[in-house]
Amino acid sequence: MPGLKKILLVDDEEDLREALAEQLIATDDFDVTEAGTGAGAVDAAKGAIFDLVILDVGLPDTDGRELCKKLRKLNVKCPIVMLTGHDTDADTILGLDAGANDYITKPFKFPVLLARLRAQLRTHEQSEDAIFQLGPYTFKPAMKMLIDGKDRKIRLTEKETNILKFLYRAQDGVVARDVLLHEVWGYNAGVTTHTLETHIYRLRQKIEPDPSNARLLVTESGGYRLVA
Amino acid sequence: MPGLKKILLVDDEEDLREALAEQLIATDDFDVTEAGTGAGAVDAAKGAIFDLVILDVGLPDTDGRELCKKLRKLNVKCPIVMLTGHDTDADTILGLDAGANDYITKPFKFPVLLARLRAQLRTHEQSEDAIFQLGPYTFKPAMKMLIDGKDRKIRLTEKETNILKFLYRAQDGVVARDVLLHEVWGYNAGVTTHTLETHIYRLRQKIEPDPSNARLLVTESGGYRLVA
DNA sequence: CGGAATTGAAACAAAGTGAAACATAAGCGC
DNA sequence: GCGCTTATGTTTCACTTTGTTTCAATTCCG
Repeated sequence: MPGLKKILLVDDEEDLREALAEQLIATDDFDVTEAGTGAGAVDAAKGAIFDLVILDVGLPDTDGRELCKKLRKLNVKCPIVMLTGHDTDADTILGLDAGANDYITKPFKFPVLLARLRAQLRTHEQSEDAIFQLGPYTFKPAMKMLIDGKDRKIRLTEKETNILKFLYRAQDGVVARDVLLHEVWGYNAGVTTHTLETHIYRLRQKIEPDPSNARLLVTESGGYRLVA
Repeated sequence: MPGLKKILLVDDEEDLREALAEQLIATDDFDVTEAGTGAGAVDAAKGAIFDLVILDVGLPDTDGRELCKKLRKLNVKCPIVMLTGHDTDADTILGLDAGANDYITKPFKFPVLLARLRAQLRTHEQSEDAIFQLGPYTFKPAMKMLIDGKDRKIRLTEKETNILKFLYRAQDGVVARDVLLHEVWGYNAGVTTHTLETHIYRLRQKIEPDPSNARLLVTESGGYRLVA
């Protein structure tokens, strides 16, 4: 399943571990691998790349902090979240300085754990730039250009890029003029309605084979629409 | 001063804020900028690039979570740590989901805060001998050069290196001209805005396969951006 | 010292943007 | 259909932003 975040869950208390694993899996956001020992965790980390590690510090064969350092040495770059029953400040500091990204004290509410996991995952997320198929073109908003079948590039201005982006987002639907104005020019736009038309015109000159007979960026009453 | 981490400290209670700022500065690890209002924080974030933001949620003019979202929209990519007196689970979850990276409940011990700050900074760290992947190049700021796939080296000048470093630090975000000027040339830059453009131009000549059609170092309205 | 690299500024060129003016098309009541 | 009004298309202009070239001053280095 794509989109599922791979989590390595390390906890020696089997009952608690499995209960937590079930809860995580039930969210349909995670693919959970379990380990009951530090050695098992190391093996798992060597055998796969995880998006996040949840680590209970009360392991029998290895101290949680040592395991954390060991994982870091093994080039584990993903966030490591420590779970613990200890609640002294010293523990927290040592845990974090061992390379953990967050430190959560038991007992905790599951939704809070989830929120902290999301926060960690968010920061390690790669924002890959989307690429859209747009009629005969490939649309790359990040580089502000369209690429046609013959690999020819059409450079777009910023406004043009934004207009296309919002029209594309509306799928096959009509986007009203004032909506487009708000989205592209901002909420207190000091621009005339004619400005939008000018830009639509220039866009058509660039992207329509026959600009005076638009078939890609068509006019609908009240707004415009991209034809898929 | 090199090596100092730039922290934006936002808190409306002046006494507490200044006390905390002093403690942070006393560690000799941080360069602290203070803001007493949400508006002030936004201004500060627009004018410079910080390594971390500490955010008290009890601001007078803006809700802390709203401010957090606003900062994220402004392309603030650095860790945001929320401080708060509230301790309900719901608060924690909302705070984290607003885009915060950590959520610390008052009262807290300063060493614990420090440990959590270090943990956040560590994950976003750029060590001095860091090596970045930058489009088709390997970027080694320390030796001021780019290395391409054929192991050919491109020597960069100091300004060019700094420009790339700050653009890289903004991840995929746009860096405004004046921010870049401040970061590269210093706060009372006696340089013209044209100077920046000249340097960008020369940089493109070096790093872009087709310099007149930039795809790596692209222009966005108001600034520049590195395309991953 | 002499030459090359680096830097900043000036002058000019090109592109992007918004508005105005005008043209055409579409809707609507009669 | 007719004439009116409105919506949209087209052209052009003024202004701003960004790109490019060139030059002089400075620094670095052998």
